[in-house]
Amino acid sequence: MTRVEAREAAIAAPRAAISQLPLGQILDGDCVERLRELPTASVDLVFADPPYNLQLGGDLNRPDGSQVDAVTDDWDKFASFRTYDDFTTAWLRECKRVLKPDGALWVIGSYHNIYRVGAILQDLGFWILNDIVWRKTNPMPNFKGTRFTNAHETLLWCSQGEKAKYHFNYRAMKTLNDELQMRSDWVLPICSGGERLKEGGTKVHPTQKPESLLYRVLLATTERGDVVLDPFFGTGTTGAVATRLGRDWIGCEREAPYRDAARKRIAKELPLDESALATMQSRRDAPRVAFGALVENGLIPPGTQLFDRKRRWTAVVRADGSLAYEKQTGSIHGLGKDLQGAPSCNGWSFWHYDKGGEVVPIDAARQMYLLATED
Amino acid sequence: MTRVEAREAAIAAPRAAISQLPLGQILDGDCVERLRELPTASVDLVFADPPYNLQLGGDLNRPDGSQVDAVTDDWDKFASFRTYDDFTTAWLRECKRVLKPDGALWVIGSYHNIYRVGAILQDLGFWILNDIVWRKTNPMPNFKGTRFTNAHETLLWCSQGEKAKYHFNYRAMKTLNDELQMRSDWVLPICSGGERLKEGGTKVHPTQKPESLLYRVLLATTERGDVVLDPFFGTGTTGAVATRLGRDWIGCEREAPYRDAARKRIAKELPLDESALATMQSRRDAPRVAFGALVENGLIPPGTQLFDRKRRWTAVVRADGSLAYEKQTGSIHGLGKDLQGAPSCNGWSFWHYDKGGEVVPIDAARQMYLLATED
DNA sequence: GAGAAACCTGAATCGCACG
DNA sequence: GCGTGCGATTCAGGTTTCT
Repeated sequence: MTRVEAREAAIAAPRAAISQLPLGQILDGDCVERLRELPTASVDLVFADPPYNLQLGGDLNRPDGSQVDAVTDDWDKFASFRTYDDFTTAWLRECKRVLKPDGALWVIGSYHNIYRVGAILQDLGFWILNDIVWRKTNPMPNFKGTRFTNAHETLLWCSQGEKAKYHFNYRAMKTLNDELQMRSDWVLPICSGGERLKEGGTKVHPTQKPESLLYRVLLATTERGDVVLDPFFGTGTTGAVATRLGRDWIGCEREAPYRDAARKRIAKELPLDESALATMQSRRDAPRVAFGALVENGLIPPGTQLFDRKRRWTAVVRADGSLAYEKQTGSIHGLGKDLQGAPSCNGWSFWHYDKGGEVVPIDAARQMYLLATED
Repeated sequence: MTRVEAREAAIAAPRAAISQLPLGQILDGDCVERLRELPTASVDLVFADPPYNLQLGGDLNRPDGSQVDAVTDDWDKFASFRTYDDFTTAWLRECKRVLKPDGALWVIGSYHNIYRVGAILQDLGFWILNDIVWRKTNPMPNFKGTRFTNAHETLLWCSQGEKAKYHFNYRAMKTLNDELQMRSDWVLPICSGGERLKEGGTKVHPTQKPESLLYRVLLATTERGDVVLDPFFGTGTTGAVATRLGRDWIGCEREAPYRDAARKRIAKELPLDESALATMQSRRDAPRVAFGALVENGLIPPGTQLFDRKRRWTAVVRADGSLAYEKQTGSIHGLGKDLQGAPSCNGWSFWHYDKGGEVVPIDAARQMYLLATED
């Protein structure tokens, strides 16, 4: 069963395992405490937008809830980095426990905190897959002209470890980016206009993230039915986009006004249609077809001549689906590899045949076979 | 006396203090040991391009079967994060000592190492002023389709501490960026073509940085006569650009072949003219270079055809400095934006023209204009 | 000789199921 | 846990070769 099939089965079947999870709920209180109550290896993705820094305000508390003092001298500065590091270590450690072995973590931050977060998550065993730069189209200018305009934020995307599996919807990202590989720099506007939640004319949350950012994150690294955990839920951008994309979610948020705003907001969200949610699937996830099946089936009968694009070699198809070129024989992949002296070869794109006067890769026959045999 | 005046006085006067410095020399050996021999508080800027600790696995082949020439040098191998952190702490600590109180530090890295470097330099008391993203126009793709294309590197710019002074040529940056504040994301190509040092067809150094990157760093954060220290000198990009811009430099490099290549390279560099360097000073009254000025000047006469790099659109320059493409008209920025359907467009780099058979961005004409019109 | 096409390469943490 | 074998996978820019 491929991962995609497993996920589809999980969607259809009664969810015994995840039924214990508080899906679609915003947990109240300190996120480290709330995370401790969640089962180990139970969520597919964590998206975290933690407090950015100690210097910027009194919204940072120590893990025990006490307030961090304002910092002035060097000793306090060290102490405050230490405090921030302790806090970061605590919530990252719980996230790592709650994540499935093939789950992934996203964290967003700015230069104030992201270097501390990055070093700590590496120390905890997370493996950085990419750092992503969110390049803002409309950043706040530097009014005093003292530095470069701070025009980006950074996201870290990590697996559970160096050897851990993870999920990446390569084809969906490439399709989204006009058939070029999606790069590590994403150009997106900040959250403003109608999307920005306001209460009596003032913004509800100081750092509300744009939905487009979460959209790309969730589309790239989750499947339908996956469970997304956001330990710093705020006004629920993660929950809103997850709902729209047919993903389940769990949030943690200490502040009641944020929770209220998030609940109201998410209540308005409807999942997209079945058809709209379908994404370009990777060829890696497509069912495998043995070349021999095409031979048996008569799509490429024994005796057919196959050749590479430049017609350097012409091989003959044998009854068992193997190829023969002079004294050499092998599978479509193996013979292609040997003839080229290459480290590997995809026979489906390497070998061609004459299909009514037109030269096409044998992959075309595979596609026809797939269309004919799909249920 | 302003800082600039003080520096100019220092240039004119016998340099008692800095005469002890090995200016224009490449020190041989371990950079931490060599840095220990330099006087405290003696250099204005450190630019450091340390080993990235890439931790690469086996061989990597492109889809066409060719092999990627990876960074396998011993100098990039570290036993563990701990070892790398110790190394990083040692060289950063010496750099901090050698830097003047109002000096600044730049470090470049990738996600493999930059989070460790960033956390350590904060722990040492450095104060991050900006993190800068170098967005590569031509990065290496992700050949296996397993992640996002790793299309950027990160630079950290730091002062000696939270309250420390530092130097920033705000006007020069704004002028260079078409009268918009220079942002924290810099779009520059990688080092290739004629700029890339080669010996017998193979590259001399696996990670040579583009001169445009150092040009911007030095222009933004140093003045003429400043001393720039590069503890990982490599093939001397820092020394070459510093020489051109009339800055002094000191390098450290362990590998003899890199030192030799750097000496040869820098020997060819000449400082720019007095007058050319003068334009790079901060000038409150720096005139905006309107595209129209180039038109009336004759550098790009009315009727000239401008096109984007891929020649998807060809527009005509009108007498007032606006562009016309079919029925659409606008400024170089506005029309470029509209045609691409993009949120913004830097017309200076988007539009090209034929300059005696060579296709160059119109920004080249702006540079010529700046040289020609300075006083 | 000019234009087109092929070729080469860059700081890269680059697969996965099955036996 | 590890070896084996199927078979998926690239963008921009500069340089060389071919027509």
